[in-house]
Amino acid sequence: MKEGPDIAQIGALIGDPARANMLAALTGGRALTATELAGVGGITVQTASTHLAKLEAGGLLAQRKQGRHRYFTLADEAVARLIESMMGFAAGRGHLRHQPGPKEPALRKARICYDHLAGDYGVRMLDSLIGSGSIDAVGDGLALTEKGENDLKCIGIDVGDLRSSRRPLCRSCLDWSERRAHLAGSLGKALLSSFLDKGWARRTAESRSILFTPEGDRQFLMLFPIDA
Amino acid sequence: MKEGPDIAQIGALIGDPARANMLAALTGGRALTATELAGVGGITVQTASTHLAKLEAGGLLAQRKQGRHRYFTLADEAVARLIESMMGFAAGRGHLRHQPGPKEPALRKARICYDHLAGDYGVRMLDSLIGSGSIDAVGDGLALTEKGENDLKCIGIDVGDLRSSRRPLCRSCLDWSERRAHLAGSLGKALLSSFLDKGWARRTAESRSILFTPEGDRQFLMLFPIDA
DNA sequence: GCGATGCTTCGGTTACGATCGAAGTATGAA
DNA sequence: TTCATACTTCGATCGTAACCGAAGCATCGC
Repeated sequence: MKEGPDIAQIGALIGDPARANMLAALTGGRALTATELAGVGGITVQTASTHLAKLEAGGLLAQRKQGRHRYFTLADEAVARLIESMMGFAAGRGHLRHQPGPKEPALRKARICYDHLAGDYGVRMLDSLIGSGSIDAVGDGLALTEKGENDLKCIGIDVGDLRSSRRPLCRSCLDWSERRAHLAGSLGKALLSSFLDKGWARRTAESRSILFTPEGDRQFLMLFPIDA
Repeated sequence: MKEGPDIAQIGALIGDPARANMLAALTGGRALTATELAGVGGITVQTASTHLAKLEAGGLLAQRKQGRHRYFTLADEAVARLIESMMGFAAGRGHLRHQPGPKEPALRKARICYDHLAGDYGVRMLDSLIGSGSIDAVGDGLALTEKGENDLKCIGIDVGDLRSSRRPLCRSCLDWSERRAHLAGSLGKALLSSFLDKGWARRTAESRSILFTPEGDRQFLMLFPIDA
């Protein structure tokens, strides 16, 4: 009774805790070396090496050699979406590994999800964009309006450039901490990039969390208000 | 570096071939007994029993006792979506278990996906609904139009009833065989139900495929034309 | 050239989980 | 009551894969 694609293979790949941790870390979008990934997996480099080879053979990871380093990333956005959707699912089931460490609050406030903003701030941004009529939410999909295109131009984002890529402009991505949608797609990426470029926020070295400066925080909240 | 929900646990649950086969079979929407599931998993009932217990403990399955039988179903639609999305992902990676058995063509033509129509016919139906202006595709989301609501009433589907449920009306679901979207959500369910009620098609006993009668086939193709 | 660093491969150990036979429990049928 | 069916639990076996120490490559800096 074997029908359809082989789900067990990728399930097994994700099913190992060390590998799952590595994949989750790579959802941060940043390319990591084998040694760094061994750290997040809590294992030695030898073991990590075999895990990484398996993940690559399974099509989940891509690597690029640079000098004596090997940088690993998720193979493409589809992998990131799969991981995030599994996180969303797991969070809904209460399969949490409650580890209320100090980083948790920062993660919930703002973090990177592959290449766009997630967490409370990510959800707030999308809500605000929808509230102001910049984005239409139809069904479970998102579409940029003309007004939205103009507004974005004012803050230095040229949507025309983004459209030329094959990647969808707007995509909703389920946030595992907030359990609501935030904005992904090339527009989501562009927005986060602009915040970083402007110096409103910066990425942290070891975590997926994004730290806003006091000034950046102010600007962000002003730019994306929520009607109470 | 443990952050976020525990993805490894559900990955491991899906990662066993026997369990994956059972889950895939249950994506057919039909409740199956432990013995039947042992069959699809290719294992004895004892082994199946422990697998099923694990899946239930993990929140993926629900069971209901009926006499001396135990009927298992997926816990809810979220599980079905997770499985289907993993299938779509796996299909995209070429992780196919090529088993070109006789049932394959029937499965590709029309099959059930949790509770709605998938396969070539499922994709065709959505394409046709979009083409005729009954459904708006915005971004990656779907929305029923007024015209669509009227058209559906003509074939005996009252959208008002469907709206009352908390479940989304339209949802797009990636089809692993066609690699394109088909219609899920309560509307997708209602449409398939109506085909079955009308006697246009029937479900098969052992497989997920849906068999159209010659007359049903004619009616279906007429109702959902494709502009070439 | 040399040593240091980053990573992979090899070999051997270990532990976990998938598996099934056999026995035990529950429900239904006769 | 007795037997049959559907399923679970127990116990034991077995295979696989995760793991790490040690050794082997490759690349960099000097």
